[in-house]
Amino acid sequence: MLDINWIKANPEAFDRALSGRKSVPFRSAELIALDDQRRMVIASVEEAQAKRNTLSKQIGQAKAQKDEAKAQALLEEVAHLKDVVQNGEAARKDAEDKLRNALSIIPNLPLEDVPVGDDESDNVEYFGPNGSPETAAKSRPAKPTFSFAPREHFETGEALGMMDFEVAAKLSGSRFVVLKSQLARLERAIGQFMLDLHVDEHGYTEVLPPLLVRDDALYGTNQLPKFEEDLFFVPHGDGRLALIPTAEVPLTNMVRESILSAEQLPMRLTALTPCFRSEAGSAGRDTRGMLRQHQFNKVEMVAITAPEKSGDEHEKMVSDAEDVLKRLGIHYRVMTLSTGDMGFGAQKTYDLEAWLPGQDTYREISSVSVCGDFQARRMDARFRDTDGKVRHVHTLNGSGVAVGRALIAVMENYQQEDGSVAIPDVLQPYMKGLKTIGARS
RNA sequence: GGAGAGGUGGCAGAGUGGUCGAAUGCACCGCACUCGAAAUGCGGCGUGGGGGCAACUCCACCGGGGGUUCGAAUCCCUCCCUCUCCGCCA
Repeated sequence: MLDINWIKANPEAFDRALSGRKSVPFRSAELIALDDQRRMVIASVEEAQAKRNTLSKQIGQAKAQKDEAKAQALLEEVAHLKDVVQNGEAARKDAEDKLRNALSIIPNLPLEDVPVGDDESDNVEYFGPNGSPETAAKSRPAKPTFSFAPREHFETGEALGMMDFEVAAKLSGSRFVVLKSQLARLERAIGQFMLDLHVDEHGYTEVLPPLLVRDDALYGTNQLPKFEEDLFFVPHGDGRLALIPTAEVPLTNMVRESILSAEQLPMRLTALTPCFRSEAGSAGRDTRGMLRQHQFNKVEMVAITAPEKSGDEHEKMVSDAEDVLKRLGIHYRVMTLSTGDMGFGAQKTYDLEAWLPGQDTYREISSVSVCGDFQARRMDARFRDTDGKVRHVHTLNGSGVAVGRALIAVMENYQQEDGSVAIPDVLQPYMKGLKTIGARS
């Protein structure tokens, strides 16, 4: 959620910043009009309240002095104000709701250095701070070469008898998968490896959060009110709870409605959780294999920082995610998303795209975003800075990385001609030393 | 699931219809005393919003929402949460 006062002070900057965004429902002038209306209503209702308070106080004093006649006279004078105040309060709530509802569907403002564009074709490859194609190539795993035609992950998985979409469909329908045997273990190994890496070496605190959350939490991280159709809900009492679409929701909302001390920042959190997405609107996209599922595992990183630190933290978080792919030995590239391809709440986003030789293309395996105070304002998450001033925190989130997609990447990059899959060195300790899946031993 | 108790400022804890935004204690921040510190004394010490250049002033907030009333922390309804006991359960 953006700050109406800022919009008011910078209407041209607001309109210009959002010109590259898709589907911006309001321009600054409309929002300012809603705010003016709100202030007008507030001024009039508060005037009535002040008058009522004064007279009521006098009634109290009159009664204390046993001056019933005076009290009665005052009572008659104030009687009509009751309706005025009640109507005014209703009007005030209405005006405030209108403004908040409008603001809550305005996307975040892209940072200055975000490339302006319509969609993913305008994304720009990123080589790191002060980086170049040469330095990136040197520090990242090289693209693998094959002496045979590389297969897609589901071909390998099904041939091994360890990846079963048909059984999953019997249980749950399309967009689910059953993994078995060593492939199930490999998925588990990848998750453990990544979580350990972030906790032991990157400074994150491990969290095991609830997988079901309230609407309030979803509102805080922007899933509501605009993206309700992407979520799964379960009935609960008279209401409902949502299955988390990403651990970003519980992790980020841990600081909601609180005032942190400066020493608590930066707060770095990580979790390995299942994620649930209805993938409404994705019908027909990536229907083969386990690239796009209703349920998948993901290691999520979240950081809560002071406003001055969020830019640096963003770079750190990307490099933390990159470290996963480097250690797994998976070739990848980093893209800075263009204004047209960025998510609703992001100021700036880097995507990590892993090389999938079976598909002969790069696919998103991680997305790392800095949100500024956009979510903090929705959650009312603040901190007391060193001057004692209370300000909104900045929030960041990134996948570090998607486990299911990392499994795909390993299967495609480490596949061998005989249909077996070599296990990256760093995962072998998590596989009881196993070096290859599907090999005759 | 059943029965009961309770949610008040950073914490503890008063307050059951009328100068209560809220006593008191602790914590914290200034100042005084001190060579310094402790102790002591004095003062300050919540959040959000409206108006104002400002000094300042007004409104709202005692778990959330709604209601009764001229007036609600206080009464009523409802939801959420915490605790105790019983039952059930991985």
